[in-house]
Amino acid sequence: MLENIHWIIFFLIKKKKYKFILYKKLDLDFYLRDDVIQISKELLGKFLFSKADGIITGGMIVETEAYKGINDKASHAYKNKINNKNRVMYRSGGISYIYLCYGLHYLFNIITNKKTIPDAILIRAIEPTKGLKKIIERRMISSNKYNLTNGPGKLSKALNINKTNNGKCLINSKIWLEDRKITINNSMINSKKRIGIDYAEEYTNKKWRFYIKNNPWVSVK
DNA sequence: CGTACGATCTGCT
DNA sequence: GCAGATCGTACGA
Repeated sequence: MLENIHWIIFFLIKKKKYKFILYKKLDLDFYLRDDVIQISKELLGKFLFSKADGIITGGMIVETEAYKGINDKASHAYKNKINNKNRVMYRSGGISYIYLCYGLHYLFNIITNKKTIPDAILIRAIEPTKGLKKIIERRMISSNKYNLTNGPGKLSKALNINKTNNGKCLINSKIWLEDRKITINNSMINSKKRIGIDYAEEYTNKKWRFYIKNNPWVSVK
């Protein structure tokens, strides 16, 4: 077990007792599977981190959206379209896909499935747990803490995610995911239509947006 | 080359 | 509830 370099060991001192906790970085097998809907649900409760400016920021994923293959009219890869922007979608799973939206916001996606199959998962909201001070500084707001990372553009700004991270491996780069043994079962998940894709015809109403019920950090209830 | 528009967010009415 | 911000890409003349 210890030969697995993805195990990170933390000791916490609390009430004069040592707690021993294992955090496991998500490995390639997690991302390479052929079911982007299932993976989108499993990402709820996982942790997303980025290291920028020498500081780690991140938190628990509470909302995701699945974009499935070449038939999904909401996907950038619809009709097998390929261009400089969406090219990384066709690469092997376990990498980031980050693009500029509305000329202003970087949106962070996780590519899944095998090479040539463009499945992607948009991370729409996290509950921040790490680097909160830095997150507040980057977001420049102090009013409502629930506005810090409750939207795909907001969380990218909070975690300093931008196009320099596009196409990077999620195993050994400056953005990664961890399993911290929080279980989100199906009864705790809401499935709703995706946001901002009213042009997608019969795919508009697919319930491919997933979020943790009653979590205040979700972007749209 | 010009124009349209988007997987969004913010501030103002 | 709505307009404005802002820029890379697509598409048509």
